[in-house]
Amino acid sequence: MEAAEELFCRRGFKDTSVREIAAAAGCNVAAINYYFGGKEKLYVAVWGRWLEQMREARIDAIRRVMSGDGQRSLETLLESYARTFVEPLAAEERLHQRQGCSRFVELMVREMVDPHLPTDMFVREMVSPVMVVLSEAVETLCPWLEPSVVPHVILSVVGQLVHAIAVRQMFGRCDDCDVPRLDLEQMVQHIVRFSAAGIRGYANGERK
Amino acid sequence: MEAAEELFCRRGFKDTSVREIAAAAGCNVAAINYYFGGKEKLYVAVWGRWLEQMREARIDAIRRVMSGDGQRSLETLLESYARTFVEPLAAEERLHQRQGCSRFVELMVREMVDPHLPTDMFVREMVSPVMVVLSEAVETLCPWLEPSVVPHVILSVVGQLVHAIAVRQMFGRCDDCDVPRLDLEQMVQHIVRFSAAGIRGYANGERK
DNA sequence: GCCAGTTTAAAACACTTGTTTCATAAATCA
DNA sequence: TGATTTATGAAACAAGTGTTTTAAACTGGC
Repeated sequence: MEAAEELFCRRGFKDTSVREIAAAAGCNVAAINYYFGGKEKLYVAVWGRWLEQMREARIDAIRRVMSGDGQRSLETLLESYARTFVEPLAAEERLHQRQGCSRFVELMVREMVDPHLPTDMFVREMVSPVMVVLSEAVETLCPWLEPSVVPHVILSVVGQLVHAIAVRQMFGRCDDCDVPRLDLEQMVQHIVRFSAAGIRGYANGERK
Repeated sequence: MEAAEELFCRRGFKDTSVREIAAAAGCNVAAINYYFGGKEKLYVAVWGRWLEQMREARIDAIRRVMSGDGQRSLETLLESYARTFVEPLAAEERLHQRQGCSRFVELMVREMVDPHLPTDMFVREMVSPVMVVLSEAVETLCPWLEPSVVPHVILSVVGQLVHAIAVRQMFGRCDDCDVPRLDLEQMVQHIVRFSAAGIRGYANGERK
C-alpha cells in the first residue's frame, strides 16, 4: 500500500500500472489482486487510509480555533485551515525526503480534475463534511456575511490553496523557465491576509 | 480535429483513444497518423488551435481596460480578466449545446494537473506571457502594492477562477449530493469583489 | 510426518493501446 | 489517356494493460 500510494500520488491512477506497484513493493502482481481484489480496489484502499484522517484533521483544525481559549479571529481560522493543506508538503520539505502522507494532497488535486474513485466518494466523505463545519465557523465569525455568499467565500479560500499546490507541481516540472519561486510559508501568509481582507470586503455593502 | 478536441476536453488525453477519435470524426485510424503523425502530435495541434487565441484574448482583455477610455479601476480589470476565463463556458450555457472552444478551459485545468504537452509549452506560451501583462496592470493600478506580492495576488485570482471551473466539473459529475449550485455570473461577481478587497487589504500595512 | 489452509510466483489470458503495413482507390498532372 | 502522386481502409503488429489460472511453497496444528 505504501508503494501504491507513492506511485499513485506521483503519477496518478491511469499512469501507474499494477506491475510497477508490485515491483516497487517487491511482490507479485497476483498478490495485489489476491489481497485487494484489483487495481481499483487498491486505489480505494489507499484513499481510505487517508480520507478520514485528513477530513478529521481539517475539522479539528477548525474546531480547535472555534472552541479554543485563544483568540477567535478570522485570520486564525484561515491560517489553521490553510496549514492542514500545506502541512504535509511542508513536512516533506523539512525532512528533505518523502514520508507518510506528504504528497497525498497532490493526489487530491488530481482526483478533483480526473476522478477514479467511486462516484461522490470524495465529495461525500471529504468535501461536504468539511464544508459544513467551515461554513458554520465562518458564519459565526462573520455574522454580517449573507449566508448565501459563505460557500463562495470558502470556494475562494480553497481555490487559492488547491491552485497554489497545483502550480507548485506545474512549476516544479519546468525547471528553467522564469516562474516565481513559491515558498509555502509565504503562500499561507498571503492567502490568509488576502482572504481575510476579501471576506471583510463584504462587511460594508459599499462597492467602489 | 473538432472530434479530437471534443473528446480530449471531455475525457482527457489518456482516456481518449485514437479509435474513438476516428469513429467520431468518421475516418480511419490511419488517417490520424497520416495527417498528424500520431496521437500526441494531434493533441499538440488541438492545443495550437486555441493557445494563441486564448492568450491573446486574455492579454487583450487586460489591455482594453488599461488603455481604454472607460474607468480604469481594479474591479474592471479583474472582471474583464475573469470573463475571459468563464466566457467560453457561459457561451456554451447560453446556447445549450457545445460549440467552438467552450470546454477548452476544462482541458486547460487538466493539463495543469496532468500534463501531456511538450515540456513547458503551456507555461511558456500561456502562463508566463499573460502573467507579465497582468502583473504590469496590477502594479500600475495598485502602486502601493509591494512588487513581490503581485505574483501571489495573481495566483490568488487565477486560483479562484480555475478552482471554480474545476469544482463545477466535479459537482456536475455527482448529481444528487447537496452541493451549492454555481452560477457563472454570480461566481465572477464574487471573485471580483473578493479579490479587489483582498488586494486592497494590502493598501495599509495594518493586520488585525 | 502429514495434511488442511493460506500465501506466493510464473505464466497465460483476454483485451486495449498507438502505430504500421500494404493493397486499393482517388486525385493530380503531363 | 496514362503515369504518378496522394489518400484511404482493413488488417496486422508490437507493446502494454488488468486479471486469472495453475502449480508450487509455505504455514501451523495434529
